[in-house]
Amino acid sequence: MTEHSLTPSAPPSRTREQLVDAAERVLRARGLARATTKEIAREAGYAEGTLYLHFADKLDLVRAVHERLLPGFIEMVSHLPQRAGTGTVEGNLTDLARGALGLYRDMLPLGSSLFADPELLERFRTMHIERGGGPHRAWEPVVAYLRAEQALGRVDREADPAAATLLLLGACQQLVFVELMTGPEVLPFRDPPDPAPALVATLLAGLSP
Amino acid sequence: MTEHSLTPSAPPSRTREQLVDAAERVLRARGLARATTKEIAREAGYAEGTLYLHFADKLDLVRAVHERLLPGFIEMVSHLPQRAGTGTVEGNLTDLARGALGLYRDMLPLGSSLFADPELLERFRTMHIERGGGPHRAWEPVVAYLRAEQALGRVDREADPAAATLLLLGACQQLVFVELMTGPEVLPFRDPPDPAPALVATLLAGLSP
Amino acid sequence: MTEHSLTPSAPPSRTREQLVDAAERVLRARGLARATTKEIAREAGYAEGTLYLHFADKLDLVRAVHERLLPGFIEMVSHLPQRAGTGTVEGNLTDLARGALGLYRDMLPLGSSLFADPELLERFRTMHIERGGGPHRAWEPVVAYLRAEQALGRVDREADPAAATLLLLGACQQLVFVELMTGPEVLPFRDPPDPAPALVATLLAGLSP
Amino acid sequence: MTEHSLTPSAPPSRTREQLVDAAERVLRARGLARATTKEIAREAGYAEGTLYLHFADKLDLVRAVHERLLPGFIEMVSHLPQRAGTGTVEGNLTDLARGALGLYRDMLPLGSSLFADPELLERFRTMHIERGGGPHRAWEPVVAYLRAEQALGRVDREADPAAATLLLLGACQQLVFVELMTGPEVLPFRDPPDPAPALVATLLAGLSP
DNA sequence: GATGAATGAGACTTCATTCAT
DNA sequence: GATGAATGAAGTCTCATTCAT
Repeated sequence: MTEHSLTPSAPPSRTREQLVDAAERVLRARGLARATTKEIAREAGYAEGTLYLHFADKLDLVRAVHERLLPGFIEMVSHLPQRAGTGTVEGNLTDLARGALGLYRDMLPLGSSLFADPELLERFRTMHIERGGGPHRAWEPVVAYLRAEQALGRVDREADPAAATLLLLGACQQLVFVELMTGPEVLPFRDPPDPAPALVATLLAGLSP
Repeated sequence: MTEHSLTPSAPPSRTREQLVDAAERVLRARGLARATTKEIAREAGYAEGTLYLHFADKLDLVRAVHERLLPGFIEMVSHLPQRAGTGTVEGNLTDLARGALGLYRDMLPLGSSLFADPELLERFRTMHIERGGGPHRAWEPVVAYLRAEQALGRVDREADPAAATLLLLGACQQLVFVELMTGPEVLPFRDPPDPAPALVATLLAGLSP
Repeated sequence: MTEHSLTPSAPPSRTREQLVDAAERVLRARGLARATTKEIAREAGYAEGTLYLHFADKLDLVRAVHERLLPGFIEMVSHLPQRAGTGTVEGNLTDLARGALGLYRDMLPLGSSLFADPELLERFRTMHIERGGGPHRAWEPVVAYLRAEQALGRVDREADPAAATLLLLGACQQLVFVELMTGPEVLPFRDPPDPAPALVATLLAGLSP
Repeated sequence: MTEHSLTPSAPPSRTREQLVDAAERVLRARGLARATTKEIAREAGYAEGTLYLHFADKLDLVRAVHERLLPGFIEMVSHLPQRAGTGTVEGNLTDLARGALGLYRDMLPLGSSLFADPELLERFRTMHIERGGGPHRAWEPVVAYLRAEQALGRVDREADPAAATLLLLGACQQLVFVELMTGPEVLPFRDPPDPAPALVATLLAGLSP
């Protein structure tokens, strides 16, 4: 059960946590480009200089915010393999899709912001590779779940679990991406408003006649 | 053939185009957060002030870059419906997936950058809604293609074309997202290195036993 | 006559000169440690940002101030060799000493400030070595003058011109150093208040009985 | 024998001495402009706050460093008068010059730094005047030595001891000043590398033919 | 006496934007 | 239309100093 845990990168501290909390709130509210150290410090209830007692610089603080996001992301699906053989495959995958939609709505703006700053992205990438994190970690439990269902005969043994995982999670991510970028008006699956069942049904049945 | 066209938002001009070109190059090279008007102007071969003769402000120029990106994106798939009934469905969708992977690699960094600046994203969103653009426009030709294949009996008539489109394009987008964020080391489908066939095969066959 | 000239390091410009002027005034008034870019810009009548259109950073501006000091320093003694054979040796050297005292009073605070910032001193040293400047350039004309007087028989042909130059100019520099550091109360030669005659007389006569 | 002693300005204490030691090391290594209280405290092995239990502020600590430098400086020459009549005048003065060169190399960077901060220099000056210190105190033993040699007939009774002292020590100081500022490449007396004999010989013989 | 987290004024620097030429 | 020097607000970061423990 500790196979998904990550090694922490800095000693925790009350103040440090409050600063990361505040930074996350400000990043969500203002965006990476408009989040200032001044506002983050004020939001946390500390002086601006305090920020630099706990983080090397602003990027280091932003990195800490992202670092903290990952466990929640991975945990979303970490309990999925245990559900193999319980309920229905369709139900389990629909729950997964709904959870993924919620998480992507929460994290896509923060995660995507990194692309605005290649220098920050590079730090982030280095951290991930060295410390075993990264958004791809969310795939593993889903693949494990599908393999378990294949062993139980509830999923086609010829199917490719990695591809199926990518299809389902990718659909959720893209739906959220478009929703956040263009607005919800343009989305399909607005009536009924829950796209999860249609995605899962299509994935299960396939397109071949 | 004009059903996918967008109305231009400003009269074209040689200088204007050069500035947008330069801005795109600088945005790709430095990222939204580090692209300065000085560098864009220098890259274009004009003085900094010239920029403000053609654009209201920097955000307007960035918006123009993004605006110009969309047609290429939409065009990627605009010829797909004509291929209905030709070749194989598997071959056509594999070509689609390969094209999508290339396009996402090209555009995801630029597109995702918008999340770093909610104000810019808001301008962008307004523009899209008013002018009929947006990344979702890429879905339409794929859905149209699948409907045509359904009519030809080469795709299951019970299948949901919108869901299938989202599954395939979403898988491609997420693959690129993770590749750009974490590096290609973590990706599945590295041997063989082309993920398109496995995604299409899985989508066609479905997961049900 | 151009043998003492230095190559300029940057194209001149009205604004640039005004900024260097202002920087020199502020450095004299506040000292290197308390001279701020804000005050320098205000003193020059420009906005703070303007400073960075003309200089890479604050150190670069300070360097420009020092660079401009050197020619004046060197020029002080550059006409001395022509006086060989005219007037008396004692009179010529006394004039030299008086001029040196004045120049050291002007420049020692600025020059000595460099020792407070090894990084700046290093930039300064590099510049000097590469561009042929440096306080030692003031020695050359004095040595040339003494050699000329030796040729004329008005100075002992066995004397060491370099050593004599160093003795006389060094005495002037130290006198000013102590005056600026401790105050004029502690100086010898306060009655009469001109130390030049005594220094020159002692240098000419020597200590040997 | 107490005529050269200075009254201490604060009660000594083990911690205080350690802080002054550390401050001197950091000032030498980083320069006045870049010596921070944080680094000084760390170098001393104390917390930053401790510094303020022993000194009014940072300038007070720097002042203490300089205050401690003076006795060493004065002591350099304090035993010189006793050597009157022993050895040769030339040998005694050469020893003096060599000692002065070493001391100036050690102290000029620290002493000159004061010119970067007029406020600090003012505190320093006040202290000197009130407490009888200052770099001019080094002159006294040299003048006393020369007077003694005059009484012994080994130095010309018409010579001006104060002027001779200034010539010799000033030459040493200027040599070090130029060496530290511009680098040793520009110095005369590089072959042989010891300038002391030439300076003393010239001072003894004088320039008159 | 010692600590060290916290402070906050202020330093340097950047950069989108303007405007006289 | 084009220029580019000038602007100045705003940003990040530093560091001497304080104070509750």
